[in-house]
Amino acid sequence: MQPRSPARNAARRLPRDQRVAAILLTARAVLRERGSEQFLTAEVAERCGTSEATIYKYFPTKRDLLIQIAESWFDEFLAEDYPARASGSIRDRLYHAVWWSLSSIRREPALTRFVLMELRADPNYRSMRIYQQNREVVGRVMTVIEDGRDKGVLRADLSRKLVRDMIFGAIEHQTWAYLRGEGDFSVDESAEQITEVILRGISASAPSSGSLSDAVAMLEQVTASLKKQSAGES
Amino acid sequence: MQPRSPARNAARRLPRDQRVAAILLTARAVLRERGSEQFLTAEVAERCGTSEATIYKYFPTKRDLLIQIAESWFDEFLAEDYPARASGSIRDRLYHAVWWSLSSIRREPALTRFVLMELRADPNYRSMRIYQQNREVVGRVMTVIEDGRDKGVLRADLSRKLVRDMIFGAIEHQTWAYLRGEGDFSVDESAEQITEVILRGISASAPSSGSLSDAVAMLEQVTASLKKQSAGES
Amino acid sequence: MQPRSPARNAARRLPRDQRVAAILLTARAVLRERGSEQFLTAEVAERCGTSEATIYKYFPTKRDLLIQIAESWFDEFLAEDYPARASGSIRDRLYHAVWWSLSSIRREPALTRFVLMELRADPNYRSMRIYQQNREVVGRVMTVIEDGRDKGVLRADLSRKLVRDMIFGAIEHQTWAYLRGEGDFSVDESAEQITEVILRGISASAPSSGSLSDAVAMLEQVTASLKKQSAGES
Amino acid sequence: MQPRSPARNAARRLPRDQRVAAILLTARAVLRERGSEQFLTAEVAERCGTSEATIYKYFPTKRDLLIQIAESWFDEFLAEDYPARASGSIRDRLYHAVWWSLSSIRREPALTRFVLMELRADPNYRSMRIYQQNREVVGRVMTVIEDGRDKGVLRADLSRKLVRDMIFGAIEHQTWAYLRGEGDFSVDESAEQITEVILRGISASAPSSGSLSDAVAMLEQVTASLKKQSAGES
DNA sequence: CATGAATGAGGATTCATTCAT
DNA sequence: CATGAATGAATCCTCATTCAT
Repeated sequence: MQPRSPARNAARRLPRDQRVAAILLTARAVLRERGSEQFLTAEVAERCGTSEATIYKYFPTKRDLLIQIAESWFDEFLAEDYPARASGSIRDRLYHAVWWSLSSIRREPALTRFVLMELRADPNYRSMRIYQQNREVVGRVMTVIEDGRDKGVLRADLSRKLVRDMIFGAIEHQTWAYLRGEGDFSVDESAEQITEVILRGISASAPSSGSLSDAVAMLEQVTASLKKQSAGES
Repeated sequence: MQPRSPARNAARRLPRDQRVAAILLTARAVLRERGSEQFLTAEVAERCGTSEATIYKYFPTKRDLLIQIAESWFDEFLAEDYPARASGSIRDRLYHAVWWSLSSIRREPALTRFVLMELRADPNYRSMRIYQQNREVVGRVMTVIEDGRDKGVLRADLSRKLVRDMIFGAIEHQTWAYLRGEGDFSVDESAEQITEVILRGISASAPSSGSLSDAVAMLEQVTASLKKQSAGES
Repeated sequence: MQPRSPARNAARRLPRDQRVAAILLTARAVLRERGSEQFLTAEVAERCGTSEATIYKYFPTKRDLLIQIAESWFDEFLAEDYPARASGSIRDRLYHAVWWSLSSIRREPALTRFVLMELRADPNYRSMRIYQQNREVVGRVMTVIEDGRDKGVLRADLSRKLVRDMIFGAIEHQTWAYLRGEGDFSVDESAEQITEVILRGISASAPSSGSLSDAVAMLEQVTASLKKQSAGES
Repeated sequence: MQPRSPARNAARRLPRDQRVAAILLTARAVLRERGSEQFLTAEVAERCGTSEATIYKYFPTKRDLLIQIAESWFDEFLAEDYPARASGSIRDRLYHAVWWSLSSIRREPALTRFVLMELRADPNYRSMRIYQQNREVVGRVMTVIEDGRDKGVLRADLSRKLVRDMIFGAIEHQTWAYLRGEGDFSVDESAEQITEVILRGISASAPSSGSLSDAVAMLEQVTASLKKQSAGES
């Protein structure tokens, strides 16, 4: 009997795309705040100002919604400018790629965790779009490593997988800690240090000038003199 | 009226400790196989040959049970002989500590995952026994790092936290992949490579010939000659 | 702004009758394939290329739509030529009527099932058009029976209802089995056998004591006397 | 705080078997009154004085419950004394078997309908216990037919399947009509008439020689002569 | 005439937890 | 000590139907 205010109606009736976007946005927030396990369609509906039925009109399944949240987010930050430098020192390029991964992930730690810890376990993960998206992210870092190997600047005697696990293990470990509220961290600094450890390790022997080659050069000198010395003695 | 066989009774009526142990053991298997999300008290009861009510007699809450599972497991492997070498090269000691963490975790990836990804997020985590237990594990590795720093063998310009995150990030990343069934990995090799990267990084050693072994070979010669020399001088 | 192709428009905007017909046709297919329980208005709309709202424009209720599907189908096959033979032997006419029912029903077993098992249970069934239509179908068979009775060729000591139930019970039973995919059946043969059993039963021979044989005996006597009589007269 | 009356408690806590029986009984009533489609677990729970959860404790699925209702009912009446007479005339034995089927089915038309129209359509029907139970029922009738054939008392030129379909088609048709409230019927009479039609058909004559056409031919002759005669008399 | 958008009212199933015996 | 019985409170998902445009 009582006609609803047009304003209310205007808010209620949205074109498909906007509604989908609105749901996705709200759902992303819910996923961020609750995690996938406590993610309730009812809460999304309420916070979104719609009914659960409407959500199910656009997303066949709760899981599908979750996946699309992740995908849309990956879409977003994969679409951001990523000035993939093909030139510059390996160190610069690696730092840059690590920095970018770290900062992307840090922006949505909960979503990332969902993708990396739950979706990745899905039997169908490999056939999801998110799989390709994730490959893209990892690829940006690994391309640098690959290049370095090709140029002989990086060692090729360590398994790529291990190197990858160390870099992303570190990135994720940092992020989860942040997610757990164990304190913030500086993306710059973290990327810097990860790069450093990956490239140079933490041994103190690294000589002032920089690379290992210096040390080797010294060693060669020492060895040579010792040889001479011992030759003269005999 | 019909007396049950004593054997049956014996199995049914257990002293508190044995019952608790039995439940814990079964529950651990369930947690391992199902993960904490699919962990059902009903399944534990059934596989354990008791009733859910009995479980609730000893464990006030499903969560408490889960926590105790984790704690009892940590107890177990923390109790194992860990020949914490205070001597030996930093490399050896670090390798040893990493190897030990990796192999412990790999033995029960699902339990570890539960501890590291779920319990760690609990607001009360810091006041749980498992927190101390986990610190102990991490400590075994970090002690080596600390020592190295003290002796000036390791760089002190990188944040301890970062180093810790890289080591355990790598360890966990490896383990999760294994847990997801993405293929097994060699604990030895993995520990070796993690140690290597952490200590030396992945920059090419730049010795003309190439591999690090060359440098090592040279070093050995030098060392040997020097020993002879000093022996001769005395 | 962008004008749609006229063809598209033509397809979209249909005169009432055509739209109704289109919906009815599609809906019939859906009813056939899914059964009334799995009959979804959404599927009809989609397969029909319209919206559910349009369907509700023409059919106040899902049930109304279902009813009209049934009615339109009955209309169709009741409109087919049915050469109701008023002459010929009762056997021929009965066979013919049974054959016709059987083949009509077999053409749309799912629709028939809906009518006979679900609509028939509706409290308002008797006031539906489909009720009259169904009576027509049954009537075509029962007319033959009635005729046979009138002519004294068929026994009148068995309840009409029972005879009707046997004939249509057999027809429907055959059809449901077919609908369940329990194998096809020959309409010809089935009609033949139903006719046979209805008319003659399955006894191998008319027993002496039985009533029929008495009648036959009498008939033979009568015939004989008449023959004599007529022979004597000529 | 307020202790519940023991009476209430006594009613609430039942041994497993009794609870299962109670649920089954209530559920049977609900199935009878509502049909399987409107069968709500909630209604069963309420009328049974328990919760839905309790029902699901004993019956894994709504469908399982439905199936068990049917099975337990079949069990019941298959357990009743069925004096399967191996002697006596075929007519007596057939009448007896038909009568028994008819009266069993008539006692629970809704349940029967569920079994015969819905379960029978289930892909797994053949592997259900109810399938065997139903075979038993049908078998009791078909055994008589088979016997009659063996003894040469019944024709063997008609397909068994057809005969079966006619008998049970008739039985079911009668029963559905009754279920729809189209009026009661006398089991005795119905069984009598079904037996009669099946055995002897509805033709008014069955001449010793064989086919009905002979009798018809004679009748036509008689009729013709009489017509002539009456014409000649006028 | 046509429909995109929206939803109310379910409805089956799950599971940790309680408690009388 | 042990447990059989019971359930409250969710939670995902469905679908016929309405209505503003």
